[in-house]
Amino acid sequence: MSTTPLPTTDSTPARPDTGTSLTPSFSPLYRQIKGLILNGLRLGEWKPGEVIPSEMELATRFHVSQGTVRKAIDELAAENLLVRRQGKGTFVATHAEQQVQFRFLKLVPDCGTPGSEGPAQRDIIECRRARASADVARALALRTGDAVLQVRRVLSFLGTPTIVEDIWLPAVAFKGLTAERLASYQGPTYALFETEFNVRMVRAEEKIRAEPASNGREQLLKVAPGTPLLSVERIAYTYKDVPMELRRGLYRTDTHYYHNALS
Amino acid sequence: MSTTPLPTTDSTPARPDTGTSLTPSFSPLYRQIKGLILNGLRLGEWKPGEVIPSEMELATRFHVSQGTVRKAIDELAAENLLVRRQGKGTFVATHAEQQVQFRFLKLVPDCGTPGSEGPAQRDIIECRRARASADVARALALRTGDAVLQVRRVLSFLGTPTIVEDIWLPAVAFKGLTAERLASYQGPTYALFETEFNVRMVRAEEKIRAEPASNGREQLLKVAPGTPLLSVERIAYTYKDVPMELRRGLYRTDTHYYHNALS
DNA sequence: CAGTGGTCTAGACCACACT
DNA sequence: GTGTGGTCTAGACCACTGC
Repeated sequence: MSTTPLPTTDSTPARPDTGTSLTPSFSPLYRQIKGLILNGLRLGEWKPGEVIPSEMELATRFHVSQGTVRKAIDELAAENLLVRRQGKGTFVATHAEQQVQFRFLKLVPDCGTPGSEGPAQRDIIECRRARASADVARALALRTGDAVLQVRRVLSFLGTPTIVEDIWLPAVAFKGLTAERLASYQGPTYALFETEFNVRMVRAEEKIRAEPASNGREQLLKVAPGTPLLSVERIAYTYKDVPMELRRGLYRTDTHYYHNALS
Repeated sequence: MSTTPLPTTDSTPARPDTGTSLTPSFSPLYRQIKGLILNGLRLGEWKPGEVIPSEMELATRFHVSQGTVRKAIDELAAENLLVRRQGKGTFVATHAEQQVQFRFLKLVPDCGTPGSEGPAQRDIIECRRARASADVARALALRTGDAVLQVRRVLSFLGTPTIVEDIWLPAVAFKGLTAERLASYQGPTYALFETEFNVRMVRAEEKIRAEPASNGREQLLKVAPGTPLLSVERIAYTYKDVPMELRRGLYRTDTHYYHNALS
């Protein structure tokens, strides 16, 4: 437990205004509490995998009832930022120690379940500093020419190269990332980002297309040129919707498929 | 308001057992209430677009507090089965009268927003009775050879044919569906299923691959043979996870992309 | 105005995990 | 046993809708 509470810690949240302002129109107490907890997460008061204070403790700290804290945590848990465990406490979500090894990878084998093929073999093709092109800069909310790290790697399942992807990261936030570091780390890349660079990916958006293999990708994936591949462009965001990664992947879909649940 | 309450209506839910049974281990009251409401939806006590009784009314009907009903409705709303509207009531979700025309269609134009291209032009290529093949039967939980309806259609945006899809439906549930009926109906196909056949699609799963245009699909989409296309196989479910539709679509992704949000 | 969902509280009790 | 989250209740009040 932190003995030096943050400035946000003991602030008494303002009671919701009576709706005289027009634009936000109304902001319930529990949303303000949610914001305060979010700040704690963003500022690293509690790190991925750690417990946050109990509901009662947060309630007295914020001068609200337990039920209000509960509703705030409910929303954060629904967004996968927190994980509740009955009898133990509420924990900051993490990409490590998750039952699902790749939370954001929706490619599953035709036969078997996600992960039934064992851990993917990852080969780092390259990892170098570069300057952001116009579209990379736009995706990462940088300016054209800003320093970025560019990684290319191949993922193989059961010995078959299945995914080749290029990853762009803002160099400022990922100083010291090397191919060796990437290759030697066991576990999800996003878990490495958490522990080594204090960057937690919270959500992502993907744009999916079909495109023919070309530009040397066909060799990396060992398919004929022109073979249709899934093109998956992903932008991953940290807290507060800050984009921190651009990823362009090409997936073979002859033995795997991209799975999506609609509701 | 129904003057003839269903059998489920006035049943007093059993208090949660103390966990002596092992497998379900525990079933909180609000989940039982959720089940009762779900039954009402499934049995058509309230139809898509209609209001359901107020929280207070349901609370007295089920002999629980308003808060318990509220939590049950919360979950149903989170699953998009119900829609809450402050000051008006809680409504059964519907595919018609939705701001989003195609809730399950994740294909969006490169330029503009979903729906910015106006309504899609739909051309029914064919609609005929057939016998379920082995894989169609498995997807629809039928037996091989059972009667199904098979529809093929093309969707065009701004005059460009973009999607060709084959749809399989259990013939028993969709008696009387014809190409004319499909062609003349304005609005989402799933809305037609609701009003005409009392089938409400609640969720769906998609398997996505990249594959080359062939088998005459290239002519329907006006692309060269071998052009990579997105292959989207969808199974749509009604209440209680009953599969009611198999859909195999091929999407052109030169001017559109499949959008997916991960969290 | 009355009726609806939405918020907030306070308190009781239960299920679960650790010790 | 103690502490955690999870459930259930009852009541007060607020915000929105429509009469």
